[in-house]
Amino acid sequence: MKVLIVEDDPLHRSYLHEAVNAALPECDTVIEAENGTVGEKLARDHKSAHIVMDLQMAKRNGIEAARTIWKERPETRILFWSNYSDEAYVRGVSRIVPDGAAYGYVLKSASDERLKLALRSIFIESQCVIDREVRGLQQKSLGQTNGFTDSEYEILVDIALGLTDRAIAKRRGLSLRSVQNRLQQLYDKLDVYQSAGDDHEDGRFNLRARAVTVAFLRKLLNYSALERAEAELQEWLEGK
Amino acid sequence: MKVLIVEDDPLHRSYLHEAVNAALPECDTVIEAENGTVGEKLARDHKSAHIVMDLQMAKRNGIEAARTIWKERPETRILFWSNYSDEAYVRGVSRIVPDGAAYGYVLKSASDERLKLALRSIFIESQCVIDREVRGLQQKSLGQTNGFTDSEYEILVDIALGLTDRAIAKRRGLSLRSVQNRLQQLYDKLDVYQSAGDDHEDGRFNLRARAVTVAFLRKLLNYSALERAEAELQEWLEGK
DNA sequence: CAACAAGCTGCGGGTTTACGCAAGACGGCG
DNA sequence: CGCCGTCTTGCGTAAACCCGCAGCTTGTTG
Repeated sequence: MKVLIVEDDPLHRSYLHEAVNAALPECDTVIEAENGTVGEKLARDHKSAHIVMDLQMAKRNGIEAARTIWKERPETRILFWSNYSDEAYVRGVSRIVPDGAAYGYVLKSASDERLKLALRSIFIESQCVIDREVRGLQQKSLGQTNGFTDSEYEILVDIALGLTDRAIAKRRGLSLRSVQNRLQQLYDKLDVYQSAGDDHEDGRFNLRARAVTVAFLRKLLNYSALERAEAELQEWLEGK
Repeated sequence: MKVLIVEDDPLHRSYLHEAVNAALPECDTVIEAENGTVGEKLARDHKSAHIVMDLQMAKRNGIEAARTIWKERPETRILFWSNYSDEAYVRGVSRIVPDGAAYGYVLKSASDERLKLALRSIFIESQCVIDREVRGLQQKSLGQTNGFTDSEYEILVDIALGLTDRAIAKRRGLSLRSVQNRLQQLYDKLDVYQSAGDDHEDGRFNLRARAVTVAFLRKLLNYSALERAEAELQEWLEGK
């Protein structure tokens, strides 16, 4: 069995290497990549079926890499190993995981034991292992309760990118008014009105900008999500 | 000599511990803290004069911690050891370093050698050591060339927080029109008009929101900067 | 001191946002 | 089928935003 490690921090990489060796005696080869681009290439060359992937990498992040890898070989098993449990990451991952694929999401703060267990469960037993903290987010995020609908999330991203109402309407195939309706919904859920009306005349917020910030502070958005969205936007702009 | 290490990743922490031992034989005690809050407390209790500090920590980030530490004892020597060289961090650090203080900024990607050298230079020789990559940013950022003025940066933060023009005017003691002038300057420098006018009628951006995003993508802003700004805003709102 | 650049301010107007109101469209469900 | 909730769309309005124009206050420089 071969395992590919994609992780840009050398310390973490060697830690992972050791953990894999310890947890998987049946593994005879470990390959390492220091960013997403190299990771994709190695995965392709070696036809890797077992990958441990960091999410936040400078060059090309884990979600991008995982997406192209899964596109080529959907049965690949990937364990995401991340520092954070931002809702943006969780949402990003669940967006790209193929039907029935075995994958995992473990936080770097987890114990050695937990990491090793996850490695065995996913790579040997083909089970999904999601860190309980992440799991909580997932439920909230994807279930409708308290979470955001896809359309709400979509429009959040659109205003975060800085599109006008009109541009959003065109992009999403909606009328101007519908876009604005969704915006209102979003403002509502993000509770942007908070101190807006407290001392009238005074501390009013610019709802649109405020919504983006609040989403950021709540980890609904993060750098990597923005980066991806921006890339998609540029792509769309090309295609007129 | 005593050295305090403030770093939330256990792996990095023990790596630092070893590096300190290797580089500074005259150091007899090493203390560790796993976040900013604990770091502040230990620094106070031990009257630490030599600190190695991570910037990005979940609980209370390095800039906050360094600020209060320096406020209490400005002669403290601090080596910032960070993953990133975001302009937001660089700016944040240079904002809080006291006159004539010895400090350093080394990236985690630097070699062992570089780290050890920096440790000796700062703690023994009282010299400032700034990673060359960071140095570049600093020049650009604080020198006027190509960089942003304080007032431009200020207004960038204000719109990022989601304040209205009127609110900004009140907060900064300016007229409405002046605020808008500064906004125009900002839009100009951030080059927000880029594809705005390309296919007229169509892909227009909302300048205000776009400016924030562009700043984010350029690392002019980041989570930690937003977080700090939000805290300051809340404080200001309290004080009416 | 005159001259000039840089920043603040008011005025005016064109555009974009935010949102109430109300009229369809669509899909369950009794 | 008729009732109801959710989603979409158009109309209209008040507010906010973007910005050109022009008069003022500064600080700088020859």
